[in-house]
Amino acid sequence: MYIFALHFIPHSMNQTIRVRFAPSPTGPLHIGGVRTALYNYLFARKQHGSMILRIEDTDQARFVQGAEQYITESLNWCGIEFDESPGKGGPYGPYRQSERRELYQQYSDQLIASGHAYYAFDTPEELEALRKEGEKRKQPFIYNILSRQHLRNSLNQSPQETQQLLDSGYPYVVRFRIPENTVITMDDLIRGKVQVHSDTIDDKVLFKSDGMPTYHLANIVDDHLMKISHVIRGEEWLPSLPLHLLLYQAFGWDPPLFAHLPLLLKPDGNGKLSKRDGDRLGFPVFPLQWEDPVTGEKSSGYKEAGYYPEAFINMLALLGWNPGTEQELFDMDGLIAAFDIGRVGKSGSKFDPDKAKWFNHQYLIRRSNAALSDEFLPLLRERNISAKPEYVAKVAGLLKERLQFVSDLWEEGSFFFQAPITYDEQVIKKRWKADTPTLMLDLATMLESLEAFEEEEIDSAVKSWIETKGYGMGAVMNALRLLLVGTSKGPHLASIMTLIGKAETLRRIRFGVTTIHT
RNA sequence: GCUCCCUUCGUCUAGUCAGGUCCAGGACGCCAGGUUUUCAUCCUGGUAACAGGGGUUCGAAUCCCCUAGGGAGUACCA
Repeated sequence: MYIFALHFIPHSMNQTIRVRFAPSPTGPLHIGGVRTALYNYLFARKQHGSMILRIEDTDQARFVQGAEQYITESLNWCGIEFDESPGKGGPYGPYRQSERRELYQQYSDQLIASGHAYYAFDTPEELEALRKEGEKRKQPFIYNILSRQHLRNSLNQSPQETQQLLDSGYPYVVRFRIPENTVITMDDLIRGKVQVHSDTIDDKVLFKSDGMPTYHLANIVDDHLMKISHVIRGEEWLPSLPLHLLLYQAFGWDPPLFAHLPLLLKPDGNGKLSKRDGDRLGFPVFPLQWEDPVTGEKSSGYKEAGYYPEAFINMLALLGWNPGTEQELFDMDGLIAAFDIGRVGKSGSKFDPDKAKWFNHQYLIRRSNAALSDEFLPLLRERNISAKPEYVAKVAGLLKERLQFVSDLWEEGSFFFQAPITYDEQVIKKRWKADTPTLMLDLATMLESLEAFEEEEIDSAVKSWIETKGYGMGAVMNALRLLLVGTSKGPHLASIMTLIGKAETLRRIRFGVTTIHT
């Protein structure tokens, strides 16, 4: 038997680059979606093209209140900007499919007129029964050349019969008529050549009985009308590519170029990353915190967890793409300059929470002390602690190397703001000897006599004091640290004393000596 | 079940298109040592991978075939 062949050979279009991110407002956007938006954005900017946001809300049943706003706010937080969007408008609007609904009917009609589509009157129940039966027989039920002659559709009816049903208001859908016995050859920017036999694909519904187009129709019509040059989307769409290409052909339109991005996988086990995984595994899957409007269930977000958007984006960009060099740190401009869709990998990537934290650390240590201070001040205020920004900046400068998030500043340096009240038992056991109290009191007296209470002076004074007295460095310093910090951690003691000041230093020593008992 | 996609250290990946310079490089993590008055940082070192099997070739992570595993799709959802 002869098999027809259909080649969709991508032609180098000398047109302007236009890409779109087209989410469905059925809930919050997770990091996989953000990455898709990001790659679209990087591609558009790199090529000096346009980035469009289109809301695909053709499914009325799955509409979620607040989801569209969430999407906009998330992308905004990430620094992903649109040239055309529902909010901003643009020459090809409206950018919400629900506002374009009148548009789609004519295209559906056009396809029926040209014989590329037909009316189908099968009920959802009938189809479900057929699918179930197919499953039982281990033979897939496909609505196409193999079965359509036995089903209730205009292909098997006289025009009068069809018209009568239509006139009577009988519910119908419009289905695309997949050409039979044809090998469809497609080209993907990431995957290369992909082939599929037309008899394995469904006569997909283009127009639903509720009067709305399905994704497939609306998507193709809008991409064409909006002059989209490249469709960059998730791999879950790859199986629909033949249908989409066939649709372009049926309309007589030039298709855009396609790139199907690999999926983001669960960090543990297998499968595509899903909304539940984040809080189950202790890391966010959403850019921003999301509260379900119906159930009230909250899911954590990167922003609230303390991530910088730059770090989040950097981490996401490298999940599935790499520049081919060993550079890992990129700001948005750097990403735009380095991005190449051809260097996107083919296999799915597991998200690594540890690496995400490392990225944040990298951005944090590069931040100015003043900025860190601004970010930490509100957290101090929450604890009813007021401090001078200059002081907080100095603390931040001293501690930033050991932080992953600004909020770690409290854990690492609360003693800069609050004298210890309790002391680490382990350290007491190890460092607090019988003669330590006297020793510490002597040290306090020496410190009190210092003229200039500055880091260098303190450091040399303490060192020479220890030397002349013949004490062990470790014994003195660790005990002193216990008194000032409450445990055995923190930066150089001279730095701590300089920052908290002479009076506070002496106070802590004298208070601790009377408080610590072994 | 069927269709399509994928497969290099635990993870992200370089290298695969143009076979040799790869007994496979980097990063995160982990481990050890060094520095340090503590902890952290930092520095140095280490750990650890071409899914398996056939072929082609003087030579294969790279090309071909098969097997296995994983993923996606299979809705009047997107």
